[in-house]
Amino acid sequence: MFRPAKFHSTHNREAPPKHVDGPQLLVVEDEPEIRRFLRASLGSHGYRVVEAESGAEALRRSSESPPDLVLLDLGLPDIDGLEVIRQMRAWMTAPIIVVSARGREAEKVCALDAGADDYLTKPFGVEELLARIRVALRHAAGGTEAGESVFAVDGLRVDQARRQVFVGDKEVHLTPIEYRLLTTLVKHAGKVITHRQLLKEVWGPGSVFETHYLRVYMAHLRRKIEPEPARPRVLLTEPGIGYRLASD
Amino acid sequence: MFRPAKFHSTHNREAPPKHVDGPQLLVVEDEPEIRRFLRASLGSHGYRVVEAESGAEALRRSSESPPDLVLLDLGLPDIDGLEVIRQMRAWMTAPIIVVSARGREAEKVCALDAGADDYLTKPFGVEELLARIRVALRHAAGGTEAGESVFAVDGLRVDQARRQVFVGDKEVHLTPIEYRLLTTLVKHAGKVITHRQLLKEVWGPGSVFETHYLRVYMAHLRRKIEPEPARPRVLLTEPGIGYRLASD
DNA sequence: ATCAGTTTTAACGCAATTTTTACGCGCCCC
DNA sequence: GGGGCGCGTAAAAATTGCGTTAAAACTGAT
Repeated sequence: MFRPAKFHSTHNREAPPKHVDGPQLLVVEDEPEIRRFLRASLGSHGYRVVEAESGAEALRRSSESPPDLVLLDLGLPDIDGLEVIRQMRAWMTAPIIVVSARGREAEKVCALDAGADDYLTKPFGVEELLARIRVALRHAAGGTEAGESVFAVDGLRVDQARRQVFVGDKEVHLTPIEYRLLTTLVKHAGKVITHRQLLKEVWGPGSVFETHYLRVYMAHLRRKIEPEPARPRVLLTEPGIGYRLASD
Repeated sequence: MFRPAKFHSTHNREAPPKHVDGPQLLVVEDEPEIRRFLRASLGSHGYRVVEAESGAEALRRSSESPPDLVLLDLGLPDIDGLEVIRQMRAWMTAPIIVVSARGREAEKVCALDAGADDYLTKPFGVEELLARIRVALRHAAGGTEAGESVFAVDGLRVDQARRQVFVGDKEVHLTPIEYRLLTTLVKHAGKVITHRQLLKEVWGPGSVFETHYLRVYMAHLRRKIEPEPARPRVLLTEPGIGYRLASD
């Protein structure tokens, strides 16, 4: 199979990936054939593959552009594999999957205790490798705070993941209903929400006609959130219709 | 709650360590010899071992007292192992390590994709099993950091690796439930955890409505941890929602 | 069987929240 | 000018949820 050396995008001719910028994998492996094999298998499954053929290069590459996962062969020419794990763990939290020809149990234990997340003995099946990569990435995704769902306007900040609301840099405490009312407005920020809609989403469909709830709770919110509750800048009234949250 | 006579006291006979306070492992395995072997190996390393010899029993046991980790043999007499994984994953986040005699690659892939975190093929070495258990528990503790997973705020220090809790520089003793409640809060430090979520993770999915458990145990924890239990600085109440552990 | 440590259950006073009620203001239209 | 009407504000009343304590039931070890 002809492959111009200067192209690192090797998967143009093979099964084209769906996500061109999927997770980035750093493959650390000194044997060229295995490297090429991995490059092809992983690339065709949508992973971006970065390669390194020595421990030193692995450390350099990983600090240049932090990978989402490391596939590490322990039998490297220069540095001991365990040392590579330790060095990476010193600053990196991405999962490390060790791939090794030697299957000695003591070695597995050392690698795992040094900070590796999995250990695969050659020869292994590609499907298994892919499955274990999925597991590792699943862990990593769960561990880090994935969705930053913070809304901010004009001194108001709503952090939905933490369920916290700040005005300026002071936290303000909201009761359950106050919070739900505010987040409902945030969800449709900039757009008008009718009384009916708000009541249905916050109090439930049984209270669609209790419009006075809205008045008293909007007053509560404005007192806690607006710098000058009498002249609302964020929680706006649309007379006869409903309310609207200002957005930048 | 009925309890068949034959389960009366299967594991009282051997008397492993005196203070068995470590993480609770659920061992699901139908062959008695392997079960005894695992019980001995794991028990002598400080793990509390709970056993189940069928899929149904495994699901029951795990929802009665949620384990910190599950060791699951796929070849069970009643339910398919994959189904057990799926059922557990429906509510549980604790790691699941599959241990199986059959090493077919497709089976590994299915198990891992169904939600298992690792897959070990028999026969395996105890040391490797122990190492993989450590890896899984390290993940569950939150940080992927190789270093100690210790959490600290405001005079409170929680060392999950050693299962020790300090206030100032004095260690405080926590009962199993108190400790589990605290570590669950630690795992989501800074974020609000709902009553449901806490009850599910600490008492199991059968107790999601027993919110009074939370009140009495939060009182216990505060008395042991807060300098001034009446004015909590670390264990915060989010009225109507749940609780939150202060971070930073 | 007994005992200490732990978990579950029950009860009660208090605090926070929600709901209800009341009143004042500006506006438009008769 | 007066009477609805929609809106904002305030405060009382009702409800719910929370913290606390103590006793009862349970568990595992001696």
